[in-house]
Amino acid sequence: MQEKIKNLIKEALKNLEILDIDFIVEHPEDLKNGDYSTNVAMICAKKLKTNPKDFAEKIKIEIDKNLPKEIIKTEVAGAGFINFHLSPGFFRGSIEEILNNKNFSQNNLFSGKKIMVEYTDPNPFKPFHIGHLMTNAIGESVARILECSGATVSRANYQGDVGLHVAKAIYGLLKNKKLQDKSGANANQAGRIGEAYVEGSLAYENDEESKPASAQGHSTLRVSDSMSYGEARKEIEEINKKIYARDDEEINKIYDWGFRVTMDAFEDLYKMLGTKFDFYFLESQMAPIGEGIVKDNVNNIFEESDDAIVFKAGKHDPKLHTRVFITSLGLPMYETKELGLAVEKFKTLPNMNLSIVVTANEQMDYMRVVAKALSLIYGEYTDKMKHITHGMMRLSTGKMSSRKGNIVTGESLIRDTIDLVSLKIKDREYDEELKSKIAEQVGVSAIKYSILKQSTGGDIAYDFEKSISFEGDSGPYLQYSYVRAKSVLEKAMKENILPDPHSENAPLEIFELEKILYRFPEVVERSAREYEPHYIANYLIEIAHSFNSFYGNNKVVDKEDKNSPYKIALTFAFTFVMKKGLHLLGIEAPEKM
RNA sequence: GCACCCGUAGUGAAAUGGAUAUCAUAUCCGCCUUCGAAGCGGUCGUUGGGGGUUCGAAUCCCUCCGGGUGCACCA
Repeated sequence: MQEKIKNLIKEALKNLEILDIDFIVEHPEDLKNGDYSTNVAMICAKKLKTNPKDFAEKIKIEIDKNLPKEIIKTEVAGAGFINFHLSPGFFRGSIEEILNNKNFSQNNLFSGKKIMVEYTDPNPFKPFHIGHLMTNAIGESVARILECSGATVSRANYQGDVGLHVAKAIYGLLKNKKLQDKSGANANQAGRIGEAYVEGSLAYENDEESKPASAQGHSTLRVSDSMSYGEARKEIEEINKKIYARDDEEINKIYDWGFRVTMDAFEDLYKMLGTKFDFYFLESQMAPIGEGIVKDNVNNIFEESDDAIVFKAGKHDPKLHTRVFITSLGLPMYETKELGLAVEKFKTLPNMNLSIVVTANEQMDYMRVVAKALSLIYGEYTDKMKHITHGMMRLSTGKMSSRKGNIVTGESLIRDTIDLVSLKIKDREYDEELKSKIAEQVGVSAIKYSILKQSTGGDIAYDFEKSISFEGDSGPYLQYSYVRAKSVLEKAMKENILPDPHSENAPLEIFELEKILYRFPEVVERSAREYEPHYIANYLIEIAHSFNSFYGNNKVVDKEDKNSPYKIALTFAFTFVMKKGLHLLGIEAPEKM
């Protein structure tokens, strides 16, 4: 429809012998101003230095000459907008389209494209915190939106299976054998390993604070020097070496158990969150690949400095800074592994068109540097990399740090939210199995929606008391509207009234719901174009509100009402769009709640 | 210090350079003998300060103030 209107305007301009005008066609915020609106007259008037309102009238006359049947009238309003009002026939046709066209929601923005989306990235031996929950919710939703836009999407997860964090956790496990308890579910065991990690990190940091004063503040301090003080530090670094070397029986056993248990616990969470990964990349495997790339390009792109191998990105772009890729001890840094990962992805998925990585904002600058290095070495990848960053969960107590243990784990947040839902539905007459399924669906939706309702870049204020809402602008509100509509449809079936979208059965009044349901595919396309799920979230709130309002003012199922079959068809259309929209957010639509 | 991001009702957010800045929450007032009140209707209240560009600025530019993040051997 939007295209149709654009062409209509272009045709009118041609008749007026005006060329090369950039204008937009959009939905006015207020439905009073029509279904579509254009600023074309204001743009032209500026160029021709004439009065915009008069000029709008002139264009309107041209447009009206060949008005298609979907447009019932046009009008000039405001500062010179031309508004288009769609006909009842169009709206009724759109309801029929929603019911009959299985591909209604789709667009072809990415058709034929192979895309990999990397997201979540929790590290084994460390807790899965709410930051990971955020990355997961956004990544999964973006993946689904791209799929709906024609892409073939692979989901990837990148995990740090080696490094100091593992050594810290194992240190904690060795010091406090109780934490090696292998009873209970994966989540319980993983929880204890998380505690061990916190213990290990604290021991490590306390040692750092007890450094001799003479050593503090020396910027030239080498890692090797730090080995000389602090028992815990020393031990942890010993453990770290043994993990790499795999030459210690006891540590190997703990490592293998801890790796499996934490990874399995993550897997349980992914299942609950509705994510299934196609590829897992491990940091230990990316390290040699990255090292190879760096070493092949020393003196070319990378250079030696203070015994380390660095990349002076500032030489290529003044906004970027220098970063170490290989330490003075010859160990590969995160940047090097990231470089290896980027290249490995293109090998894993040949002919990939786009490689997307979702992380928190803090990684933006590192990733820019890595991307710069990558594009200097592999120019062909430059336009195929996309980094999506999101804000963090702001806690009233300050920044969360898994090292300090002042975090809300993703697992505990999900559990607490589900408990809250369980409490709410405990008196419903459903069997226990259904109740726990509903609690899970609604709980996860509350969390995911609170993340996806706002634009991706911003932080989310996280308040223990009232962060997760079940009312108003919330996931459960969407689900509730869906369930309510389903229940109406069930009643219609019992009373044997069949849906019928044809206009002859429709009431004269056009409901607001009809005026916005047809916009769904446009919203999905915009979400895909901008990699922004929140447009869909906001849109779903709009249609849910419209439906609830329609529901409140109309009796849908009514044998006496000849319009009832049409209203039932409209309710059907609402459930179709809502279910699909929830799916795109990674949220399930329950049948009952 | 340098770079990047951000500042919208009491609170949390939305807005493709467009029309009377939109939602939710909190407050207050109504509505369950019509199909699910996790709902509906009403009430209250907003673009950090100052310049500039524009027919038109929350949005673009400059500046000041305030916050966040990142800047050499962690990931």
